[in-house]
Amino acid sequence: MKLPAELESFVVHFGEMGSRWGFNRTVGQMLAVIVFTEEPLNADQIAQMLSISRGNVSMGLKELQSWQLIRVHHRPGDRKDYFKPSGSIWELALQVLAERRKREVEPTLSLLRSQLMNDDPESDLFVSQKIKEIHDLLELFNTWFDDIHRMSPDNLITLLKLGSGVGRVLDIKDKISFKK
Amino acid sequence: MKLPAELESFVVHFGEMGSRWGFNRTVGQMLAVIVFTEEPLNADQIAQMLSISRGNVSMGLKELQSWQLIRVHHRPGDRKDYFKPSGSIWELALQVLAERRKREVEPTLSLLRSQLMNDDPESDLFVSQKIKEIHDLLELFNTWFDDIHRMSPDNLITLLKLGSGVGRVLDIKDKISFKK
DNA sequence: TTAAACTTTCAGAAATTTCTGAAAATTATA
DNA sequence: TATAATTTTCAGAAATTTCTGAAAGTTTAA
Repeated sequence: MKLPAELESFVVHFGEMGSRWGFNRTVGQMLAVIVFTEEPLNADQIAQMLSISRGNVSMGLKELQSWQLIRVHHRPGDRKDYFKPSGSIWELALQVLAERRKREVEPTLSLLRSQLMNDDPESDLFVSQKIKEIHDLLELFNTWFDDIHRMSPDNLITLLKLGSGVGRVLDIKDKISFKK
Repeated sequence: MKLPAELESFVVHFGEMGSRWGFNRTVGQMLAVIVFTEEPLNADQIAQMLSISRGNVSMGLKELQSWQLIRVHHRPGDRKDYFKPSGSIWELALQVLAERRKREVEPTLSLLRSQLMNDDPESDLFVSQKIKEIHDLLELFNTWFDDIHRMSPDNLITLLKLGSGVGRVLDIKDKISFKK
C-alpha cells in the first residue's frame, strides 16, 4: 500500500510536530496515516507507507495505544490487527490533553503535595511560598480540567465559543434572577 | 554559590519534566533554581549550582528568554547579568501555555489553512473532511485561548473555579432576566 | 499437537540532541 | 583608545533517543 501523494504534507508535518505533542517523529507520522485513512490499517501497511521497519511500527502502535489514540479492529477471515482512531477528531484532541496532563502535571503535583505534607518549619519561607503557589495553581487547573473533560462535546463547544464572554456572565451573576 | 539542599528535589524534578514541558533537562533545572531563589542569579552562579558548563548556561538562558520566562536584572556597580522570573507563578504558567500554543498549534493551523485555500476538487472527500475538522477545532481553541489570555488573573481564577459549573449557567441562560 | 501467521522484543547501529570549553565577540570602564 | 570583564558561539565529544531486523513469543486453525 502506497502513501497517497495528497497525504504526504500532513505526514511530514505530523512527524515534525510529533515530539512537540509528546511522542516522536515516527509515532506522529503513524498517527497521521491512521487518522487520514478511512479504512483501518495493519502494521505492514503502515511500515510500507512510511518506509520504516516492522519493529518500529510495533513500538509506535504500542505508544499510540498507551495514549489511547488508536484501537484495534479485526476483519472476518483475517488474522492481522487493523488500527483506526479511537474516536472523532474532537475526542482525540481531548485525549491528547488528558494524557499530557497525566504526564506533565500529575508527577509535579505529587511532589508538591508530599512537600506540603512535611511542612518543615526549618524550610525557607520564600521556597515554601513558591511551592504553595505552584501547588495551588496546578490543583486548580487539575480540578478544572477534570470538570471540563466530563462535559459533552456540544456543551464544550458552546463554552469555548463563549470564551471570556463567560466573564461577562459572571460579572452580572449577582444581578440576575430566574424567570418563572 | 551552592545549591540549597532543600531545592535539590525540585531541581531534579524540573529537570526530568523539562522535556515534557517543551525544553530540555538542563533548561528545566535552570528554571527551577531561578524560580526558587529569591535573589536574581548570574550565569556563573547557575553554572556552579547545577555543575554545568558556562556555555551551556548561556544557551539555556537564551532558551528561557525566548520563552519569555526570565528577564535580565542589573545591579549597580556590577556588570554581570542577573536573571529573575519574568512574572508571578501564575504569569509564568500562562506564558508557558501561550508559547506552547505558538509552537504546537500555530504551525499546524498554517498548514491546514493553506490546504483549505487550494480546495482541490480532485482531493479525496474523507481527507478534506478530516482537514476541515482539525482546522475548525484548532481555530476554535485558538480564539478561545486568545480570549482567555487577555483576562485578569482574578477573573480567570473565578472562571477556573466555576469549571463546568459554567455549563449550568449556560443551560439557564434563556431562563434569566436582569434585576432592576 | 504442529505449523503457519502474526506480533513483540531487544541488542546493537544510526540518528539526534545536548554539553563542554576554548576562541571570538561584545560591552563597559579607565 | 586600550584593556579588562563578561557573554556568546560553535566544533567536536558525550549522552540520549530512535530505528532496524533477526530471534523469540503468541495465537489460531487444522
